[in-house]
Amino acid sequence: MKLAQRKQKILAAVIEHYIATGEPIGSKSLQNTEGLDVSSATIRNELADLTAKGFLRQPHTSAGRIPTEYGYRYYVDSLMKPAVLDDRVKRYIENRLLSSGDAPEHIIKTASVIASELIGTAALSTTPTGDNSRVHRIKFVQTGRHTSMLVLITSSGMVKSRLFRCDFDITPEMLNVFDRALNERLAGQPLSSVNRPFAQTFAASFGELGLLMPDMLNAVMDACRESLGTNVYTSGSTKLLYQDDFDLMSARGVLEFLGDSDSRDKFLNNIPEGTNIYIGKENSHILLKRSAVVATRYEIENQPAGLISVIGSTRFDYSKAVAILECIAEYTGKFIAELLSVRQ
Amino acid sequence: MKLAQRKQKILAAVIEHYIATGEPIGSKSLQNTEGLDVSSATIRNELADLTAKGFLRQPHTSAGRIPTEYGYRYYVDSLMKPAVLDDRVKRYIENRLLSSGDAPEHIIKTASVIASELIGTAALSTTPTGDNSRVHRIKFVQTGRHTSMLVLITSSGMVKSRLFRCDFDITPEMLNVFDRALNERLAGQPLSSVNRPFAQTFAASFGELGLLMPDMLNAVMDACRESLGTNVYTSGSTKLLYQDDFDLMSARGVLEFLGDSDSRDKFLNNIPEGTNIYIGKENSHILLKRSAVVATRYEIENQPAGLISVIGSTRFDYSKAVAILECIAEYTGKFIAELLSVRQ
DNA sequence: GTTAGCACTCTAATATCGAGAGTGCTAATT
DNA sequence: AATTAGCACTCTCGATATTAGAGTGCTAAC
Repeated sequence: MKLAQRKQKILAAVIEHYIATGEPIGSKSLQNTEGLDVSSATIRNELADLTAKGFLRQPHTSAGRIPTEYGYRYYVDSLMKPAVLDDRVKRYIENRLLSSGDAPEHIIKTASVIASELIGTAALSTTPTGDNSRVHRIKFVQTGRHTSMLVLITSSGMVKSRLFRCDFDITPEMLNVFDRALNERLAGQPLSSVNRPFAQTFAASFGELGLLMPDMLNAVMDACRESLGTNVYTSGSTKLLYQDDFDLMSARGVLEFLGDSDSRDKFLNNIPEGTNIYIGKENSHILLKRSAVVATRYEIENQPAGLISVIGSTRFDYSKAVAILECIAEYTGKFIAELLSVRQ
Repeated sequence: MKLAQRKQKILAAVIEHYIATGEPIGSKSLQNTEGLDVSSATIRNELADLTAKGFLRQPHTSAGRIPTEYGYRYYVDSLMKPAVLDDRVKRYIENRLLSSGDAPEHIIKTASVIASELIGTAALSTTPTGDNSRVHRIKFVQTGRHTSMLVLITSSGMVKSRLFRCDFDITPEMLNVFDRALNERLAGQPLSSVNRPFAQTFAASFGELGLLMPDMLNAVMDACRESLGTNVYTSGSTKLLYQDDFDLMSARGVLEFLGDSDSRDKFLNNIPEGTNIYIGKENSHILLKRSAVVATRYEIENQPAGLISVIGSTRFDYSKAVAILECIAEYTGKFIAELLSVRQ
């Protein structure tokens, strides 16, 4: 729906006032809006119309207006001016991410910490998906008579290690055999192909020797599965309890959502590339129906990878959140790419 | 202070009623207490006395009595009968811990999950302290041109891995030199001795070659430091928000405490062996002044190791919590000991 | 030391009231 | 046709009053 200029201006003013203060606003206060030189009666008419169209609502008959979720949606799509980030903020983000260490995981964890700090609500970040990754190399390190560590190096340069234990004494020769056979068979294969059927046929092809392999193969499968899946980092979730426009039930809902890794990961996996905003009922998950999510996918060498995301009540400074998330996402993707490229 | 039999009985009845219902109780309802055959007036006198002595208090003049923290303390020390755990609960705990995987970390994580489930509040568990651990063996695995993984095996059988990156090309010969030199120098040394002074003298003793070592030595120090420090797992912290006798402020306080790893770890490290109960102001940390902590240290081969702990409001089923925690601690210690012994 | 009786206190729930904010509608104006 | 002034109306919020009920502390008798 296209709105007349003046209606847009009034709608934006109401929403921005509400985002800033959390209070409804009425026709009289709106007269102070820059560039709006009409009487309060005229504004009242416009407000009534915007309310009838579903953009605004009144908490009760004689309060001012506040946005509906539909109103927020229109604002986010058509009215909102992208916030311009202060240079100091940009440098702050850059520095924090740069000084967070040598592992991609650390950068990504830091990303969620600063998103939470700067936007003032709960934040999430995820490691890149390993969908396209392949096995590069698998190595073994013996760590005890019955235990050994497996090191998986993927084509994208990620490294995962995994302990496993056998009931028999492990010998260097045995590990050598495992090493040669596994790498011959798996090098260059997609991580997703390292599954149970593979393990069974692989072990079977070794006859008697294959009987010694299950523990080792389980470790390989685990490592591949974990490299495929994304890790999720959460920060500042207690901040939700301090948002006064968030009733306790909604805050609980979000906290529960964050704690339930299954539905959380499912939700996150369905978020497409770029910057996405989900307001209230637009969220597919029931525990988020009263919240808003802003999520940006960062890219590694132009490939959509993991997410940086914040979550809070629908009363949200969307413009600021988008600007900060996009800045964090940009640096995160860039720094991880640099890290991985030197690893090759 | 020693209390007369009847006073003890009344005190216990008040506390147990309050723990069970969260409601104050008055002289009349107390007449129904098993084995207490006196009039309500007599009970009133006793209550007045217990209140004067500081064991009980009234939320307001005309409400019944509820325990003070001092009352809880007396109850916990002298009145509380240890709860007897149902066999099915014991088996449940055993099974959950047994089926949680091959790594000590997984057992310990599961321990906090079931503590939280069974006791219905937030739970914490920590991995064993590595205070007495020594370096057993250090190994290297090359993972890229510029990166390598270091694997640290401690005397207690714990394994930690760590990635590091150098600015120069890593060669197998170089790793061999590192490997031999490090193990020669560090095998059998306490983890705590692997610190910066050590790294400096070590690198210096290699002259020119030592200039290539800093990245590698940092990784070694990191791995040792991490093995020394304990990991902390938290479960069910959102349960705090559902405890109706916990005002929002206190719940927030505890959540904040749990999120601040520095003060949390400091607090946990100071908890001695055995089972400990801290009620309200007895807690050294200000954010816990309105909460209660029950913590049991599990033992590995008769050595005090990590903690299993629950945290909630001072209205707490202490008896049940102690029984469950001690059961979990027993199995946790036992299973980890088994795991480590076969690793040698 | 124990008990019955009773006046007293305090809370929590409910009702009543007035001020204030903001509205929608009507009629007049541009 | 759009805008505006004016006004009666509605609803919330906070303050105040009222009442029922629970539980007490105290006194005097047992």
